[in-house]
Amino acid sequence: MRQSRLFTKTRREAPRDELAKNAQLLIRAGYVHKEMAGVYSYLPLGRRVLENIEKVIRREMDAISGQEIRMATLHPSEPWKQSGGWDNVDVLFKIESRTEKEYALGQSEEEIVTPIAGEYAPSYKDLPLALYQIGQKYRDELRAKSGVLRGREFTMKDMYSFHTSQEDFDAYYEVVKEAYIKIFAECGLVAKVTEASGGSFSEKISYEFMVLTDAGEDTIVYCETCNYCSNVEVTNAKEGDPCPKDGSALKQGIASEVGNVFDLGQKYPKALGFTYKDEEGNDQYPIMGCYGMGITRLMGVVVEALADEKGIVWPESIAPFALHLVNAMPNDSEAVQYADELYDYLTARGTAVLYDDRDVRAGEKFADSDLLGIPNRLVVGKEALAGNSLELVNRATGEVERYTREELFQRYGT
RNA sequence: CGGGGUGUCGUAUACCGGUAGUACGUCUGCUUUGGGAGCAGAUAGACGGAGUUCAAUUCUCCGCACCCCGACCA
Repeated sequence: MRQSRLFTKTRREAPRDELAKNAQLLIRAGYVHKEMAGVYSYLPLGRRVLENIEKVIRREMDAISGQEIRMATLHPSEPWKQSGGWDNVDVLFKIESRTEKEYALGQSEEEIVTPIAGEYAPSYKDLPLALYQIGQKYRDELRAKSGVLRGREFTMKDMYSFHTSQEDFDAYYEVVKEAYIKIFAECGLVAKVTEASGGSFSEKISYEFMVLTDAGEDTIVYCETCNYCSNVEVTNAKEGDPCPKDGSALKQGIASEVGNVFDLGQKYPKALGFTYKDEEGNDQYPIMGCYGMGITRLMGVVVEALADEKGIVWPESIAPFALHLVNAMPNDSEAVQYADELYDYLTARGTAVLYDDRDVRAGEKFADSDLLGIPNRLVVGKEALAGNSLELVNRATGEVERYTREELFQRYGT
């Protein structure tokens, strides 16, 4: 993409009504546009990041036998009344049509997915079954906060699994956990798995995937020598207390929940009438689990966790572009031709390149480049023209490598 | 939902009970061109309503919006 045609522009200053680092940087760099408290639109750059996160998630969910579907977000009220959610889920947005028919906006999809699964899984032979989707969620939060981290509309991956036994569910939970850890690692984050309360959602314990960041809204204690980690809401432990697993002193920190898993038991199958026939021909309710992962929140947490004083720093896997090609001499026709050729060559071979071909000074381009956070910056300048030496700057480390055009084509051209 | 705060050109800010100023942006022209250029000119603004007052962007009240703390958090 030629930056001269990118309709969003960077801003020197953050809007005064955003204090959260993620919102400040995402708005300054033109990734998102705020609509109202807790609701953002995603512009070309932001949309590309979301799409890349989704790609990583799809790959891992597909690898553990998840089948992707796309459920309605405008929900009938009936299943919500059957499950009890209509009166008990306080974040549920309820709407009434002009003919006074009642609807809900999806804030989670148990009420929708359970009847769907039930329709197509009448036999124990159809189980286990895992269905997931990536889509918008709506929650009537009393207070939206922290930029994209807690909104009233957001994008989430939600998966639901159905099993014939608790053992089968427990085993699948472990599989999902590994997939989650992999996804977060690919996004440049270290996620800790904590025990937490199930809230009003489930009587049973739940698991949360937490990333340490001051922008979070949970306090966790964790052990640095083993993998023990817990939300303080269930342990009452604090900094320095002995780890229950290996006895070493616990650390305490603020973290953001980027994923969770709930053991739902048979609540929804019972409420919504999902039974299957077992080997003896008897009706049984499946064990159900759900697995959430906030995609827009994940994007915000990556910004919070990896950004530096100059701007955003994306990991390669989810960056909006792989390369930021910057022509530092836009008024030199030789440089323009050289950069144009690089851009054409690289894009023709599938490299995602943002090409700063704008007629502005180099300093402004570099400042913008730092703010945008594309992992590698390729600079066309005097050296490139004179000695066929291109500067490749790593955004995260600042390290500079020099490539000839031929070497660069080898690295990116295949 | 309780508490606190803030609303001024597109953005960030200043001042003020009496003519709203600056910077960035945008537009025009000239110069400049590897770390957010310079000069000249132009563009564009007081959240809404009520009240006090000769006069309100400024003071008061109500509403709305946004931010922060708390509560809440499928």
